[in-house]
Amino acid sequence: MNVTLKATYGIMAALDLALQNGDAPVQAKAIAKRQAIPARFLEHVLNALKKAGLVGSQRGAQGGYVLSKRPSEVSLADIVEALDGPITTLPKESSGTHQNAYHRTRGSVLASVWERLEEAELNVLSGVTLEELVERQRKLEQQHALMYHI
Amino acid sequence: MNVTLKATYGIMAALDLALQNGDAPVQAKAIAKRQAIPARFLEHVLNALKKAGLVGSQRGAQGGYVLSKRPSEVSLADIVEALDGPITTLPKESSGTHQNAYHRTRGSVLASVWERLEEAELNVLSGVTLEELVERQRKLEQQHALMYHI
DNA sequence: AGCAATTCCTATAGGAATACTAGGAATTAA
DNA sequence: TTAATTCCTAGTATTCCTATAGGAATTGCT
Repeated sequence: MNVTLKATYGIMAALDLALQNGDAPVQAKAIAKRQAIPARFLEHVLNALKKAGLVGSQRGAQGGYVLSKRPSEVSLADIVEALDGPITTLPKESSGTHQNAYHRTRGSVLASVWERLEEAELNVLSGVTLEELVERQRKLEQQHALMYHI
Repeated sequence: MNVTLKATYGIMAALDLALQNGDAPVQAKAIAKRQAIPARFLEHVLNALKKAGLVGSQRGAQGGYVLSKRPSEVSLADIVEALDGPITTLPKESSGTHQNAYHRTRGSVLASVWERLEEAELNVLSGVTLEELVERQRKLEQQHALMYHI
């Protein structure tokens, strides 16, 4: 399972929301500008995050998005799965001629290797929460501020 | 980094070579038949494995391929890297409008996450050798034989 | 010498996934 | 009522993946 750019946008957007630690909703356009994400594309990303229950939304003027959980309760695995599909389960069978590595090797000696791969990936991704990213980001910004101060 | 079907073919082909534990070269067509891999596609795969130095080849009649290392010295990471490209290094920059997750997040708080992801994946893949797959495969075949015997 | 088998090289095609854009409908605060 | 905003549906361009094709180069065998 690859982490797509789309999922990365999702992480960046969620991180942005967490950084605004907000009561007031944040507009997609504002996130797009701050994070340098194509605005129209980000709408889809945020919509998917909403459908996954990770963010809430408010329509209309002064609307926007808010995190629907605390940053400590949202892992990168949650976001990636919401946007790229499940990491753990085997991909659905392809009906056409195309097959994927998992389908081809079901029940063979390779199956357990794929399982371990998925598990390892999931381990990393579920071990990082938005809260941790927020902390690291804040530290980074402090360092920047210091550098410019000196 | 995804493990493609191509790389899976490569693993299966290498495993096939290891199982023939051979002095005599094995023809691509024979491997293709045994492993149910499109023959013409397998040629490319084997050629790539050769260029990576994992297999040797003999042209002409009675030609074919042989493993150029002992099965214990070939890890799945070697094969996957030969066919899908490097796992550890960052993907090359895209010249067009498209960017990938790695390029986008270089130097950000996410960079270390991608690094850990790659490391985890590499850990699994480099921890499995062809020799181990051979052993497991042989055990599997023994069990099958037993089942049919009873 | 000639034949058949085989790898090797280059080109290409089709389909799926990915990244992105567009238009407008629905909603809502001011 | 209006302006801003999310939401829904479509469509497009590009790249990647899988696979196929034709033929050149090589080599054992008779």
